[in-house]
Amino acid sequence: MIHDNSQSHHNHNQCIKTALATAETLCTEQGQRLTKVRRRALELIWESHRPLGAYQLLAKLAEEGFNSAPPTVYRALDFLLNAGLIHKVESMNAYLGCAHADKAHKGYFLICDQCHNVMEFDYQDIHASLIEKAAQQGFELRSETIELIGLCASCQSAAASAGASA
Amino acid sequence: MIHDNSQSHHNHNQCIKTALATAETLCTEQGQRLTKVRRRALELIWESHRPLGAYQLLAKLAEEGFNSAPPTVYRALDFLLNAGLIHKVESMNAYLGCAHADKAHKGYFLICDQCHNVMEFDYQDIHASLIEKAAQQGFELRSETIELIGLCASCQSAAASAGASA
DNA sequence: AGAGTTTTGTTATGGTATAACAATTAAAAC
DNA sequence: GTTTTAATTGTTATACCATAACAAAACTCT
Ligand SMILES: [Zn+2]
Ligand SMILES: [Zn+2]
Ligand SMILES: [Zn+2]
Ligand SMILES: [Zn+2]
Repeated sequence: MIHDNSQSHHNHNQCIKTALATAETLCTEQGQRLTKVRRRALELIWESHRPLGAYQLLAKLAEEGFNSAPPTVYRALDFLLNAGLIHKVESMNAYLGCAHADKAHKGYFLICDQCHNVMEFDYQDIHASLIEKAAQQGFELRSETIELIGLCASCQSAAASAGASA
Repeated sequence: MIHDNSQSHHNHNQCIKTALATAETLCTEQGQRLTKVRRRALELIWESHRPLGAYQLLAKLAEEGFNSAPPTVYRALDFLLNAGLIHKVESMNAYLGCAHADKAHKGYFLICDQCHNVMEFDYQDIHASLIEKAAQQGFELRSETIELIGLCASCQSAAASAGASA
């Protein structure tokens, strides 16, 4: 596992702080500009481990005085996606901060359909199997969308105790 | 591999014919009604191995005299999805016929980003790894979105010969 | 035929994303 | 440090994806 976002009792301020620091470093190294709106978008996405929709993000930015037209948010998202600082969760049309942006990778996600928290998981072995699978069909793999939907541990226990008391 | 949709030289009429026959059988068995618009939607989706967008499908249906409001097509799509006769490709917001609708499964896809053909591949071993991975996080898996993007064999050779001649 | 159920028609609206071009701001060149 | 150039942001408009809500029609079962 790459990043423990157990969602219940972790120091989430630390998540944000680390992510922002990494973003700074990466952008500086690569001569990319982490402008105000881009930085703030990243912070807002990192406010939780729930993926954030583009228009939700746009609303938050607008509240803070940023321009409120869609291109504002989609440009920021494009930048952050290209920089590897966030991922798009395709099955939710929403965006999630990446906790290990320093390593090039595609996000592999566990999505809880109860609490909507999403955690990213490590995948080297699955990645290898997928490349092989694809190669068997003569297919040259470039990118992956791996999204697993289900119940996270804490929602399972919540459901269990609710069931017991009912 | 479950279904060879090599896209270049296979008998695609056979694909459609088989898919429609399977659809008939399944619907009859389960007391589901494959109405005109549902059947025609399925045929139109099966016209190629490229996923079809809801509004593309709607336009085709409208040309043929079906009602042209969005609910028409989304209802047909819902029916076909629930019946397991088609899959949704999340990363494309588009719909694809399933060639083995008789077995309950989630679609695992290889998507060519050159020609946009999509083929479904078998996944039992990957599926098992994913369940295990999820379980390691205390996660109970319910559903999966697995979409691999890259270059199919024929687009690779096309690119290779183009490169050689240039 | 009548009652109940499923399917379809219709209108309206909400949510996601991009095109195109102008204005501004930051960086690079001189 | 002013000019030139490139990157970013502002603005308007539009395209594409999907669902809510309620009315009408068609089918099923008795
Ligand atoms: Zn956190
Ligand atoms: Zn990541
Ligand atoms: Zn075919
Ligand atoms: Zn399938």
